[in-house]
Amino acid sequence: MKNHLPTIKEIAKQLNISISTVSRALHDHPSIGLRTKTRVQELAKQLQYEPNQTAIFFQQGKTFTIGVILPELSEAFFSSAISGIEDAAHKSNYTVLMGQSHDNVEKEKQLIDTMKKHRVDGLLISIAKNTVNYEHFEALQRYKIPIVFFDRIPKIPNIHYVACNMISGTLQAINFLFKKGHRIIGMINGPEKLPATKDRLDGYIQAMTKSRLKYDPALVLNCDLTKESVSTATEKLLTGKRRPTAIVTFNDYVALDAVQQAQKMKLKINRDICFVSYANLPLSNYTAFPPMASVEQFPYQQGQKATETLIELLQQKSNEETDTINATYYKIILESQLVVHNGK
Amino acid sequence: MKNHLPTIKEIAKQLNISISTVSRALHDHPSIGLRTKTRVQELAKQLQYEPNQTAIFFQQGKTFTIGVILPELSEAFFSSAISGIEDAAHKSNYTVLMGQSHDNVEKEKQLIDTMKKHRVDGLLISIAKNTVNYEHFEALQRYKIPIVFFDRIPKIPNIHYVACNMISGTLQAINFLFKKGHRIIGMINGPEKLPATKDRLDGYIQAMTKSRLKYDPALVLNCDLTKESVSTATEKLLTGKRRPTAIVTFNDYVALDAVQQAQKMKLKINRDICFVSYANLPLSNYTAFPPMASVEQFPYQQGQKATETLIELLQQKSNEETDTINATYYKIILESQLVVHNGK
DNA sequence: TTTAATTCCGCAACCGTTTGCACATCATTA
DNA sequence: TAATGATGTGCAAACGGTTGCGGAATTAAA
Repeated sequence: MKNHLPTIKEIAKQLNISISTVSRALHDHPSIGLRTKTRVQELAKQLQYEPNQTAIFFQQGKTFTIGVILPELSEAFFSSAISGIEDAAHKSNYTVLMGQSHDNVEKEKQLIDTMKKHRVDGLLISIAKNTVNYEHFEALQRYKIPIVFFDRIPKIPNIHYVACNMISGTLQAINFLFKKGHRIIGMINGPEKLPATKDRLDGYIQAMTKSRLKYDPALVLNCDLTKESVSTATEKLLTGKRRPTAIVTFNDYVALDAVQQAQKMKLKINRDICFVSYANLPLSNYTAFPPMASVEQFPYQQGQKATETLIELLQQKSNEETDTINATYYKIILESQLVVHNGK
Repeated sequence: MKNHLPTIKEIAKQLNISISTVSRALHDHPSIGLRTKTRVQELAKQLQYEPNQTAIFFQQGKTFTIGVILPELSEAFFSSAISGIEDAAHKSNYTVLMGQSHDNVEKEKQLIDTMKKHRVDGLLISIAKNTVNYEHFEALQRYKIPIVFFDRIPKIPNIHYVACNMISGTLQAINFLFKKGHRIIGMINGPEKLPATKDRLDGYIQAMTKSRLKYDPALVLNCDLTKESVSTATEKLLTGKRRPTAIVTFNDYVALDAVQQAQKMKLKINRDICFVSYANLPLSNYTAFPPMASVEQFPYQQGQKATETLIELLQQKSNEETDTINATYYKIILESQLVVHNGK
């Protein structure tokens, strides 16, 4: 008594018709008569028949699964993003195979390998902060697995990506501070290799020059996002020749650590020193000194958009009878928005 | 030029041997001669052959995938838990198919359906906060997909689960407060239907009676975890006949909202009113008034343990030639631990 | 009544891999 | 020389479903 699950074969046998007829009947194929169609469908329901997806995946060479590789789910940005991804994927009947790189390049490679093995239809990636080598991505070309990058984008040409306009976000942030009267504005930026870091810097430079403030490189420091490096950078800025009255930080986590460092130095937050940052985490509502404002990057929407883009690519691919490699790459930039926190 | 990926069939053809020989050679099967074995393996490497997993999944009736359904990844507890799950799964060469229920029962059902369709080998579930009907879980029996529940456990018999000992955690919490001199201790508990709520209550009652404080039901209120219900409960407690000097809250998020409400009522935190809670979120470090102590529930370890348990079940299943239904159910309880925050 | 058109259904190949079994080859032993 | 044993390979079925094509059965038209 194997008690195994019902298959079309069994339905066929019980009804004394062929397997192919059953298959077609279940798909409402026009060439099947109404009588047999209903007979099949009723028996199927009665037996609680459900097609074996693994067989279908195999047969169709398609898994209806998209892989997601991102650095760290405990960061609010990514957990929001994945909600957007999930929702968009499910809407088109895709499921999500997930993996965290924990910002570790080796792990990232492994994950890509697993995803490849599992024959995901497509991949959504936000790269680890110190990924500089991109061969492991290119290996996927062979398998024709399209990739859409989001948020953390590698700097290579000919890729699809979805990101947030950090330049304009930075402009907004600096303008906000300028209007509040700040003239010496520092920046604690992210890891040097991250394109996001460069964008913020570009925005910073643009904004400063536009406001006729001179760009002073001494006011911009990088950090690697660890608490220690943030503390170091903060201290350096606040003890420098030109002490800034406001600091723009790479993200809210950096802001929180910087605030702690500033407090350690007996500075009064929002009087001696103000912070503006990126991300707009929900936890900001609960912290003692949230940044005055944050550049919202709409992670949910980014995830959603990236997923929609990927699915579009997948559909293009299946429509492409002829191998017309239409080499248009999606480069989607969502606008960011400065959110001023309702501090007094 | 189909340019499709290499298969064992091609290797076989090029080497003029049979498919089965190739397959066995690649698996180091003892009955294949050394000569052919190396010939095959070398050609495989040269062609960058990789087995088509979808075919293997199909053939073996096994996907090496475990499904995870949890309420909300943006909650730190769950994002930690999933890291534990992922790590444990990868260690045994399983991958993770993930879905969030967002505490919505309908969504939970859908997810189970998707997981079932994808033929995950097993399932890890933390149920939605208002799931009261458990039929959708039982439907999986038919597919012989084992489930291990974690953290949020349905109250039905004959299930596997991993959870944290909330009773002892609550005992620790109340004892801590008692030693600090508190005698009137309130509790803002969770949704009534959640077993976790009952555990906390049981612990509360035990601790109060052990400390020879009378159990006063008026001091224990439930909430549904929304900000509003927390505010209401907090207000009610703090304006009641016997105003507590300390409140134990269902988790850190509840604590944060309760703190805000207390502040609104012009009470001074840690003087007029103290909070102790569960979870020990990292954000506690940054908040203005973190709870004095939190009951750490070790989400990473819970996830890890749940995964290991599930994988063990899967291996049992495959070893079970004879259908000896050994009806032992894993009920694993991890100890919790009170963590006192380094407030002054 | 014969022919043509239409409707409905089955045969069989295919997707890539694993594996039980039979078989061929060669060396060893009686 | 024949029987036995080891060693190395191949055949073919199986996993569950989809689909192109051919053809039987029925109906409509000539």
